[in-house]
Amino acid sequence: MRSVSEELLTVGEVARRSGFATSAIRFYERSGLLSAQRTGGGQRRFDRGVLRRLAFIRAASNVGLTLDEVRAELESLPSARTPTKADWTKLSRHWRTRLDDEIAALIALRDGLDSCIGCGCLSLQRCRISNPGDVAANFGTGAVYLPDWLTEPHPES
Amino acid sequence: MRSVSEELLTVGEVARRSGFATSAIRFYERSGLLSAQRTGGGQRRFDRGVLRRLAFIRAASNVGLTLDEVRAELESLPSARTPTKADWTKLSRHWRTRLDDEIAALIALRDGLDSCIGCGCLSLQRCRISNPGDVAANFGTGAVYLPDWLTEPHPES
DNA sequence: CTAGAAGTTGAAGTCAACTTCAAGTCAAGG
DNA sequence: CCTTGACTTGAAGTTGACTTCAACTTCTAG
Repeated sequence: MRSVSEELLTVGEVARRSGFATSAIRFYERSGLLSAQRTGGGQRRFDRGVLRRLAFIRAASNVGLTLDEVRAELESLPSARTPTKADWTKLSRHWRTRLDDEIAALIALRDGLDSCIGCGCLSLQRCRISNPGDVAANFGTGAVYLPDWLTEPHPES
Repeated sequence: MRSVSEELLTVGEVARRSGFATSAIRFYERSGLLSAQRTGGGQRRFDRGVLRRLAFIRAASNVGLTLDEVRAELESLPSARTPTKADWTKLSRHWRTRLDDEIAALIALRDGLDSCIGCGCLSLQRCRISNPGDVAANFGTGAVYLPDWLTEPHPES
């Protein structure tokens, strides 16, 4: 084992290597997704492990997780030891299901659209695309990655 | 033909029948997606055709269009006559491609994930999920319905 | 005619995920 | 030692799609 103390990274370097903006990296630290040591002068110095965490964050958000979800997943990592491949694998396996669901939902939407194209209806009462199920109102706030009604069983029946 | 002048709807009624909140309906009018007559006292009175427009708006946003895109599509409708089935069909046919693309992109993501689950890498350099193509930086602002890099040919090579 | 439900407005708030800004302070090569 | 580029902070701004609020006004059933 040789000394690792020189291998600490500045925000700028982390930014360059990860492709995230420095502002995003600071934001992530503030939000508790990353942690960093500080120099005497108060500057951040990141452990190289931060790069893997950032890769995870990017991957997760590509899959459509919110930062809150990402934080939750990151917190489930062992804090004592450095996470292993298996640890990361376990987390990302979880996404597989999520992606499957999203794909299934989009396909359902497309198939519904096909039938609508046939009829040109777009009726509020009958069209699956404009009014699937009976969920008339209650579209909440928040980023619409996929409409909830497609991925959830039943809001309230 | 009997008189149609009594068949105008208040916002409240439109809300009830469409499932949109009254605030959303007013917002849509302000944004130029809907139009309404006014009573002497200044209240909105909507033509029944508004329900179809709202169905279209809902359908389009389920597919992932922004309101700007929806407005653009609505403006391409004939303004002189009442839009026919064929007019609506033409618009929604356009979505089919979009959905196909989105589905393909998600499937690509899932397949990439499958290979990553195998290796547990999540490397910034090699992993397709965390770093597809070479697009390291430049994730812009805006709602991430699907990551652009998945649906676009090449940002700049 | 009147009570009360429903309508009106503009301005401001919300949420997520960041970015931008101002006004500095720190670190490192020459 | 000094210059210069990189770093610091908290606060405020951004985008999209609405919602919420306050302070009225209008409609309509009885």
